[in-house]
Amino acid sequence: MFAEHTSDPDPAPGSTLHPCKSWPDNGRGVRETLDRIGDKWSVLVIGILSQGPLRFGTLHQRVPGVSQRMLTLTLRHLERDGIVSRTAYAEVPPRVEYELTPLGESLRETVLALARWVTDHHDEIETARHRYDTR
Amino acid sequence: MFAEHTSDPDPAPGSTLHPCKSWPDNGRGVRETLDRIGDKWSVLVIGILSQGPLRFGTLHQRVPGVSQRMLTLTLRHLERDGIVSRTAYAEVPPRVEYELTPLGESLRETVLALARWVTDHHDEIETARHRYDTR
DNA sequence: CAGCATCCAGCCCGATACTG
DNA sequence: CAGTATCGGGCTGGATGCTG
Repeated sequence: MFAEHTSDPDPAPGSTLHPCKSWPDNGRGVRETLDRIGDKWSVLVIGILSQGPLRFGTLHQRVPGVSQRMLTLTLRHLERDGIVSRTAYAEVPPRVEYELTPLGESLRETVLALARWVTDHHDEIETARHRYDTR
Repeated sequence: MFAEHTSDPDPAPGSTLHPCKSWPDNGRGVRETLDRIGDKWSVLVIGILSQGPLRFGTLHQRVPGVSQRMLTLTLRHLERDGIVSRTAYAEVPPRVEYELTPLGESLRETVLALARWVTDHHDEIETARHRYDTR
């Protein structure tokens, strides 16, 4: 559509051994989904829910920075995408439980790997930032 | 600090077998780093750069939706975090190459796994969205 | 308890124009 | 070629108040 680079003599030495030179769909669909995963709270929520079903309030406590509004929105989005399921129990004090769907389960390992990487390398990144800022 | 839930009798049946009940640092540091990974373009850029070093213009073509401004900002952020390195060659037409640092390399598999998940499950998500919207 | 509605500040990010 | 500078609209996301 756009960015149809005609000649591409970019040197990029010794590594054309890859599944995708650029992104398959020019970021059309990938972007939309990535925006959901990559939004401010989804990864955290999925990470917590990967431990098992939780009700709204508990979730709210477990993801401390999140506001009620954003937790609601995040859950709605994830629900829409089929990543979490919502179950409301008709009881005297209303109770609602959220849990990962099978689709969400398939994201588990990836998200946990990401979370692990972030915590593992947090110090390195802090150091790099400091070096960059004071250079 | 906040959200110090006193009693937590949440049922969450049969799965307390996990490394972290909630996020280790209450999202303090994790959030900052996650915001970098999770921002609009980082994952795409890292994915492309995982194929080898590239110069600015080529990168700009390979990540089609991105504007020049956002590509610059994304690269600066990733550089600051020590995930990509920038090398400028003093030549007649300026040439600048970006490539993953060792730290960036360590993110490779995780990011590619995420990208793979997104493309693999794109259809399922589309379907789920449609069902949700028309229900 | 769970959550929607409203208001509003701040930033994200694209478009455009200009520089070394 | 590889940026920087500036402007402005739209969306993100927090605070607050109200409902079932």
